[in-house]
Amino acid sequence: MKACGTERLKTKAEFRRAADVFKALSNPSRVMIVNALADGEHCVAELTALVQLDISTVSNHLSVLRSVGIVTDERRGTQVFYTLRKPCLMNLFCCLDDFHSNEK
Amino acid sequence: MKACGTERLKTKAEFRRAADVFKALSNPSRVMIVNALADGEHCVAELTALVQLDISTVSNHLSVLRSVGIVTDERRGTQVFYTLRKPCLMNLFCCLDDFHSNEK
DNA sequence: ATGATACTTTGCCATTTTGCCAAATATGTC
DNA sequence: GACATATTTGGCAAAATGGCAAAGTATCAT
Repeated sequence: MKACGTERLKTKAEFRRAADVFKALSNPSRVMIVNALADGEHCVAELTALVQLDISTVSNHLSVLRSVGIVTDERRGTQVFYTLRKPCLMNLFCCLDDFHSNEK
Repeated sequence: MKACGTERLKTKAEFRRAADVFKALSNPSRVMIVNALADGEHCVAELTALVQLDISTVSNHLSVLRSVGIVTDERRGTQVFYTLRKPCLMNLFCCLDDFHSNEK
């Protein structure tokens, strides 16, 4: 377990990889999904109801999140349940709260 | 001081705002810049040397970061120094480290 | 094996965004 | 005024985006 803030990125690949993770989070629907998963797993149908888009669209959003390791999926019967892989992601959201009070 | 992970986003505007912050971080050069600023302030020329792009390009990257509140600038003489506004951003980077060990 | 349910993948699309530079424009110093 | 530093603007080709519909896949029940 590393102490936070002590490690820095170094290689070009690391910068790109970090950027990719952020890019996966750069869409409101995907943020909404991640936010929902913070409370526990949800199946695709539930998430579809949440974001109010076509299920194929939601599935695509989920695959974006999965491709960078933000979520995992687990099939149970005909349903597929998605889970947040990293609790730390929520600290990150918490951190964002502070950004609201920005003028300038 | 709120406990992390207890607050959730709610409104459409909040989701969009969070997404915008992530989008600002979705570029390798900008991640590189933020990473550098974690060690302390730097002027534009220094950051330009770091990322090896035209100074106008770097200035644009900085304005993206500034527009979402990630950095602040302070003019001193002819130079402009940039600073990370939120230390919590580095925890966020730390969190990303764990993502490296992803297969699937 | 037929059908139903739940999800994924693919193809397609118009539109938007990106990332970069060069040139022009501040802004401050000497 | 000349110089140094940084920002803004305009332009551009290329890439990414976000959405849906249709077709495909997997699992279960009858």
